[in-house]
Amino acid sequence: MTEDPARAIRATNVFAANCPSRRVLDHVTSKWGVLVIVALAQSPMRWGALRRRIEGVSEKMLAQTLRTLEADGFVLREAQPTIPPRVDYSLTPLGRGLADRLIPLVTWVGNNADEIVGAH
Amino acid sequence: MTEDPARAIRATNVFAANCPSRRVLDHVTSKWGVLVIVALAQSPMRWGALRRRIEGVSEKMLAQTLRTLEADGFVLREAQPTIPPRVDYSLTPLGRGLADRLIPLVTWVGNNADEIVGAH
DNA sequence: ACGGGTACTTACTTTATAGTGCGTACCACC
DNA sequence: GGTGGTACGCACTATAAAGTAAGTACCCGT
Repeated sequence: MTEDPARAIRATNVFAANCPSRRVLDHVTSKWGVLVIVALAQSPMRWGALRRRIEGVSEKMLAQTLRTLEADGFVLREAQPTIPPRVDYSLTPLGRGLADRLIPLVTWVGNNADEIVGAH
Repeated sequence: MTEDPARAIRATNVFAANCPSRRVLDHVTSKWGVLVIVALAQSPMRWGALRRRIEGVSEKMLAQTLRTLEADGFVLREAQPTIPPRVDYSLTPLGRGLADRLIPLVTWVGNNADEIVGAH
């Protein structure tokens, strides 16, 4: 599991148009996808908690994002057949691997956002 | 410049709707933005080289992405007033900081893309 | 005089993404 | 028996992003 940048990037070429990594990258870096992954990295959450945590997300977008991330194998969905319904979301091991790379990025953006926006 | 995930994320809240980090995150994780940053991290490049490197990008999208990244202070644009025109693009120190967080992510996606797509 | 190279811009069209509002199922509580 | 809570699905509309195609400017070599 070596991750030397130069070598690894050459191994599966993200720059190639038809490389599957392109599609995955789009899912991973989608507007709400990033926030969902980071939120679930902090702790597993129910639907409603996610909705409240991620300000501004509509129900439709949250559902859609969760379905995509579940299909990609990043998120685990566990529905309890109780009334009222209760659905728990958490990260899979794969999702945790992704979160490990996403959190430094989001953290960095958070720390530097003021400087960046101020540049305009 | 501590980067303990839990603390740092709480410091500037990406989950807040009106936080400037939201806009920056959108630029940073845009479809072509990621590829431009990673490409320039490997070496500074001219317009034409970038266009050839990043397969599938249209001239319009490349120009637009570069303008956004330049405005955000990630990319430096140096135009030589020669004929034919020659424009060199490179990362600023800020851009290099971003690339340091982006490359592990892209590398990881590249290494795991097959597994992820295979999951469907 | 014509074609080629470079780095774009602009106008137009298509596609993707996102928002809005309404419906559903079931039960518990008042 | 009406209201509220949970976790959605669906249809429709609006907006934003992206693709397509063509045009521009300048000079150089043939």
